Amino acid sequence: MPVAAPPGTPVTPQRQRRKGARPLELLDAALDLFVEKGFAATRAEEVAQRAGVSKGTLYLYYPSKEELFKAVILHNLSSRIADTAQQVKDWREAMGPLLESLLVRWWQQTYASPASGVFKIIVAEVRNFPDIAEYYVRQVIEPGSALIGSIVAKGIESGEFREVDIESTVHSLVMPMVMLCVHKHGLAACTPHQIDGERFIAEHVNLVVCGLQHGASPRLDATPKPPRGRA
Amino acid sequence: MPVAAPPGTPVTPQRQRRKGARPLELLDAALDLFVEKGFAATRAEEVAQRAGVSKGTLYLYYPSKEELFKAVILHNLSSRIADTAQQVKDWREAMGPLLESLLVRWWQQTYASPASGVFKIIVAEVRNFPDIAEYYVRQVIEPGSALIGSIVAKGIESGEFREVDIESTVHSLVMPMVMLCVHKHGLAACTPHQIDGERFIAEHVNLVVCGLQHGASPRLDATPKPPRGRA
Amino acid sequence: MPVAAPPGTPVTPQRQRRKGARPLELLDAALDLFVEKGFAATRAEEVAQRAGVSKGTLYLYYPSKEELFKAVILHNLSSRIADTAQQVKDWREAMGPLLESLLVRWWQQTYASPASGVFKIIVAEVRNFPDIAEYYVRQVIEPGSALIGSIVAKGIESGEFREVDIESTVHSLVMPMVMLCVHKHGLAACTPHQIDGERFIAEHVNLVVCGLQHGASPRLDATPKPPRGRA
Amino acid sequence: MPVAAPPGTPVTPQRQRRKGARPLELLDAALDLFVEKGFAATRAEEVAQRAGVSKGTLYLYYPSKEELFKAVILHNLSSRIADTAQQVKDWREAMGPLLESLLVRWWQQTYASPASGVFKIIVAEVRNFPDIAEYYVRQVIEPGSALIGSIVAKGIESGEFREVDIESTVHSLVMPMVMLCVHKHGLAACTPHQIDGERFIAEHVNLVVCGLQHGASPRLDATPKPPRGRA
DNA sequence: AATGAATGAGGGTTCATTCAT
DNA sequence: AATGAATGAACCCTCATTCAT
Repeated sequence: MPVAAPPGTPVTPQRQRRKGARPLELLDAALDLFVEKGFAATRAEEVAQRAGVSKGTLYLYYPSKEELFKAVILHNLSSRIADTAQQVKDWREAMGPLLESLLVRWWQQTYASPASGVFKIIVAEVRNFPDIAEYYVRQVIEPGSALIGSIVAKGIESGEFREVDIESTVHSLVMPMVMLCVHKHGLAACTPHQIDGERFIAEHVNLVVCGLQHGASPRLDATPKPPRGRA
Repeated sequence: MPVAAPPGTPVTPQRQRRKGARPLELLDAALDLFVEKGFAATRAEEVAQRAGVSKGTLYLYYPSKEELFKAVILHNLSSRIADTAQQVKDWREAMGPLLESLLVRWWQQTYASPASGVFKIIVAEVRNFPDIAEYYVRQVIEPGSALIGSIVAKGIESGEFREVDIESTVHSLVMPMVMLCVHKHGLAACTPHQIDGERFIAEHVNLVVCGLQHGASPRLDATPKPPRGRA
Repeated sequence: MPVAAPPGTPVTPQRQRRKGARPLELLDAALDLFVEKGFAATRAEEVAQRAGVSKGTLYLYYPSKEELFKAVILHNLSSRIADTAQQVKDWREAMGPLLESLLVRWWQQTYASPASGVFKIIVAEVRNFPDIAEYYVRQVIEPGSALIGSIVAKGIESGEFREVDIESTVHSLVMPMVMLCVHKHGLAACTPHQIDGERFIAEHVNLVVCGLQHGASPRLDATPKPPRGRA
Repeated sequence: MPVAAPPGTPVTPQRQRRKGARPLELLDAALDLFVEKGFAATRAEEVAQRAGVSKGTLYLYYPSKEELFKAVILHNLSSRIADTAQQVKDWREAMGPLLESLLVRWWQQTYASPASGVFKIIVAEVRNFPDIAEYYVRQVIEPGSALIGSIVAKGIESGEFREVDIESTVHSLVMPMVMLCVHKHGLAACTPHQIDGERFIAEHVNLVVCGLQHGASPRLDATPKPPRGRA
């Protein structure tokens, strides 16, 4: 099909337009496929096809499937944590609404975008790519936890929140969100059994923030007794 | 498992003893490896080796790698939900402690066992095995949600809990637990960045159950305004 | 299943009965399967199963699949050629009827029996078993051809037959018979398109014997001209 | 076929030139090997090697060994029967010479070419490939028999031939030819015991056509009595 | 003598990667 | 820069053969 153009013929606009975009198109195609099928089960040629190029072209931009994989993750983990940290520092009002606002908005943006898929990828593949693990912890988990944790800490300091364990609380807040991203690209993708994410997250954050308030009776014993027989 | 016998030990009992145990040993080995590396990246021979047998023996018990995979998942998904449901029915006291007790104990048992790995497997591989998805929804998610949901519903009926959304609350309670299982076999396995699961879950369940109590001030608006600029 | 009988218990009659028959039962089963599927595509275990024994037992009697194969062929090629040769020597009447009688009877006996399958096996497998080829030529083809050839020669000598080429005539007589055996275990086994072997052979032998008679006009030129254009 | 190029020869034209020829080269290599060793005993890599390519390349053109096999048979079964049928229709002279001419020429062409091997393949493998059987019956046997049969029928109508059974006569004519093809790729390939095919076929056809003539005395009884004792 | 669990070499097939065009 | 034919290492699976029972 591709006929050799006579020398001097101007490059077709399509090709021109795409030139710079190629690497990103490959990244997008790869993200979709790695999320859907996993790294090992995704063939390099599939990625190329979905990006509309040939197998060889893929290797023009990425030296190996593994490098492509790392590029996909890194590209989709660019975080706006630093920005947000500044805003938090300047906030002078109650921490509860700030928490709710921050988390719900972060989640809304993330969940809708294809980048939500990286959480599934990371869950599925980190153990085969330890350097990805390190990068992810350093660049995402640690600053993110520090950010949320600092809000909770301020709330406790100011007397707005009960004296809960900060790390646990951060996890309580964040884990369902990440899990929902993971779920979106896992079970939710192959069963009609859906979750109303929008509502769930609002409810969840509210529930947890409520649990942080003084009004709620804190538990009486850390390890509750079993109802009766073995649970 | 197979400990080298001291020199001079007669070799006889091996084969007999093994005969019945082989399928389960293979299942265990396969679970470990599928959790660690994913289905596609695990070689059938590795599974056999880890179970202490040769490649061919694996195929004596499972007709293909894929059937082995399904057997692994199904075997580790046998849940004790039915047992628990009966205990719940008989419970006459407050729902809060019941919830805490049930969830914490379920999680303690699950998290510690290798079966916790199936959650990671399911997250990573369901989309390549839609029939597994269906089975998981039908046999695990639906009955599990119904069970927890019924407790929350009773708590609301009896006036013990606020009138929260039941489905969301179930997810709020359960997702961090599942996520912790997933985390254990994902990031946690390749980074020193650890979570104290024991404490976290106790705190988490307590936090959410607190959030269910009437004392906690319910949120004033469903979609909280952002602090300032974009989050 | 096989429970160890108490010492002194008489062997069960079934086992007794079979004892000596085992090797032959295996040979029969193997013949069927080699004919049906070919040597390479037949599994040793299938042979054992069809003979009603286990895989291991097969190797008790034949040291390898290849030896079993050779045994099958040799066992089914036992020829009565020597006997027949004597009868021919004593025959004093016309050769035509002798030919017809001999061939038709040989064919009737051979075609009906499972031994007809060896022709198919030999056709299909000789090139992988050159020693089989040598044996077959020496034990079957050469004496058989000599036998039939001697009858034709006598017929020519006595003036009963035209002076045809003896070797060619032998082939003309025999090949359709062998081909019919091959056909029976090849095409005929997997299509409704049947041949009435009984009648065909009678007609064929008669046709050829007729062709040997002086009455028939011998051909005028050895290489006949084509009808018109290229055939 | 691929001759080593003299040193210094540019390597360029290879790939281009090959592109189109590959499938046929593979088909030829496969024919040789399937004829020689049988389908099951031929390794895919051998076929590739004989065609001068690597194992992977084979799978570029044929999706599996079995598909390659079918392609080999179908490719070599394209017959010129239709052409010949027209020539027969126009023939106005005696049927005997037409028969001789047609058969001898068909056989000369077929026997010499590698395509003669398909008869051996079909004999050896049809039972494992029933759809090949059906195709072979429909495309080769039926039209071929119809063609030869029509000539015999005309000969009988015109009084040139005796009133023989048409189907049997067709088989008598054709079977030795097919058998000779089978023989060429079977026994003849691994023993010095050769047949002079050229002469044999000429003799055979003449013998049978002679047998069709009125001059020859038809047989007196269909099932001739045995000479003496058992044959 | 008989069994069938176990083995591991062998062969079909896939796919990441290369490279001539 | 782009292609896709070609390669061959790697992997799934089969099956002839062995051997403890």
